Amino acid sequence: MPKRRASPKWRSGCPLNASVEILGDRWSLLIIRDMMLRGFRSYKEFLESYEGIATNILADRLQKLIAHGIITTEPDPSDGRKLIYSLTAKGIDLAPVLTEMVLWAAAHEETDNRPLVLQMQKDKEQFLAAIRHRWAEQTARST
Amino acid sequence: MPKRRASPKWRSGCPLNASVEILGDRWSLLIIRDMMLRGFRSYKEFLESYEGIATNILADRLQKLIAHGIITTEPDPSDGRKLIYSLTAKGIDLAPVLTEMVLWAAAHEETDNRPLVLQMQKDKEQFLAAIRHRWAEQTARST
DNA sequence: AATCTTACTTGCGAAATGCAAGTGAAAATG
DNA sequence: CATTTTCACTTGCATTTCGCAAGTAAGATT
Repeated sequence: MPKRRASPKWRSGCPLNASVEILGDRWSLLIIRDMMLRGFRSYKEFLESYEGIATNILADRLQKLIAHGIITTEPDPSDGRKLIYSLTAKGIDLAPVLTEMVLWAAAHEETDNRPLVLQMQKDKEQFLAAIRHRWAEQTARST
Repeated sequence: MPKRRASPKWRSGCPLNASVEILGDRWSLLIIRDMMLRGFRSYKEFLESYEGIATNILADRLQKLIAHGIITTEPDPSDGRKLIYSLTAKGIDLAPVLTEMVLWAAAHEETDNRPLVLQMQKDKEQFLAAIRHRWAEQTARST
């Protein structure tokens, strides 16, 4: 495994600042959501997701997520044009962050996807366990 | 209370998307951190915080946080030039989001402020309870 | 062989960011 | 009580990022 200690110089040592520098934009967490909750694994799927990310922005965000060790790629054995994007352990560890952000918005804004929210509210820990379980299965399969 | 249904048109109805549209930039959550964890309440304090936000960006973010109902202002009775910024209930409800972002970065990046992180890890719920308690006290006092 | 998909890249105008230098009102100072 | 500071911002301007439209190259399909 390559060590990445190139220019990870944060504006400050505060852990929240690190998170914000890595994830603080309007798209990165949505890509992670699509992978974590909807099982998206290809460029085309991300491109066609609800919010309509521009193709150059998508390419840029994917590169940054790879650089930060949040996702990885592997060639699709069944189609040489495709790449399969997967969440790393570091990436799946963002599940609690996503969950809290969903719960906050659901509580304070008018949003959709009630079933998801109710599931999170009913038993947060088992919801997170289910996400981690699905990820572990997929990861085991692809190794 | 004024109704705010002016242009809250999100890119999608997904609650995560709403959160990302409100909080997805490099500064908003740091301002909230300063208020929630460090007790900052004035413009000058935010300006002089670790990461060095530019004054025009700070003014812009404060306006947006007010517009989203996350913070409020009141004049300082002891100094006519000052405004006192406070978190609303909606703002203090971001505590779990901040906490998870701190824990994630602390687990996966090299960051400082170990004491804070250890406290969060040791008992997350009581940490959150303490934050809410401090907020309730301050809010009661200023009303 | 021709066409279609997939995962991008390129160009370019518009918007956001960052820095430095104001501004105006209120408070502190001599 | 005139002058200087402090405070909470604005304004200007150069740089960076964003977003849309239009390519492009390699692999798959027909």
